[in-house]
Amino acid sequence: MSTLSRTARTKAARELTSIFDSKLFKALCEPARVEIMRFLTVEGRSDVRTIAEHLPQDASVVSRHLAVLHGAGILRRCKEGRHVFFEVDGPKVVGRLEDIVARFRKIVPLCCPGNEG
Amino acid sequence: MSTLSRTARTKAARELTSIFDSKLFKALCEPARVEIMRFLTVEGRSDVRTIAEHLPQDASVVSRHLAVLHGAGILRRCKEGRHVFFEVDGPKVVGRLEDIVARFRKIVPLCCPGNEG
DNA sequence: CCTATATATGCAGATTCATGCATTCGTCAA
DNA sequence: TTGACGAATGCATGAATCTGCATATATAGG
Repeated sequence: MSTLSRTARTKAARELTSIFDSKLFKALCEPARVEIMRFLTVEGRSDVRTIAEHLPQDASVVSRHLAVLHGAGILRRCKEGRHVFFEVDGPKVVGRLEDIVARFRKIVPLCCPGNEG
Repeated sequence: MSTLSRTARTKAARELTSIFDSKLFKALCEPARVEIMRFLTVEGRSDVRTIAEHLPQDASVVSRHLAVLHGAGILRRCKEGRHVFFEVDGPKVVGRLEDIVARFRKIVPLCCPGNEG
């Protein structure tokens, strides 16, 4: 391991931290939130109350989870009168995931030499 | 929303749950574990003690985190005598992430029609 | 204005899980 | 076999957060 490649690896490691310390992953690793995404996938655009009626959690809890998912850029939010509608922002999530894969792929040759194939 | 496309969405939703309820995401959303990955990226293949010496946590804690990362298929594990060495299984992680993106991409047209562009 | 409904927020209890210490297990060297 | 070292596990503590209830905020309708 030369000094030069070590510098490259250190840079790659910072990149890795920024990839995985994102709000995206934190939002997706909670089962209750994935359940909300599942519901929105089946039923499409829905308001808070409708979502909560089909899940075991209280509406206030669902409201918080929706805020987390929206804050992570996973859901679109649209307020109409008293109702707030949410829907999965599929293209955005795909884009974020593609970016993560692309960045991580660049790190592989550095983090695990002789482990590429 | 026809009955037919609803069936497709329900199937897609199950797929979505299996994608995001994986051990992979749970393993990656803990900062201490990402730190371990960062260390392994910089230093390469290392044993438990060496990793723990460079992190704030106790060796026992690091050992547990390594077990979680290994259980999630992120790290390779290799026992040599009294030492247990770990390294990032980069290609495997890339493959898993690519699979996630590919499967999620198929769901997008179903979960958010009119939201593709 | 007042009331009802939809959502968000303050708060406290419950749960999950990371953490450290002590101990145990496994392996190497005398 | 004994002693030493590396790693893993049992256990208790603490921090983070999920959860539900009560309340507050916002908006529509009378």
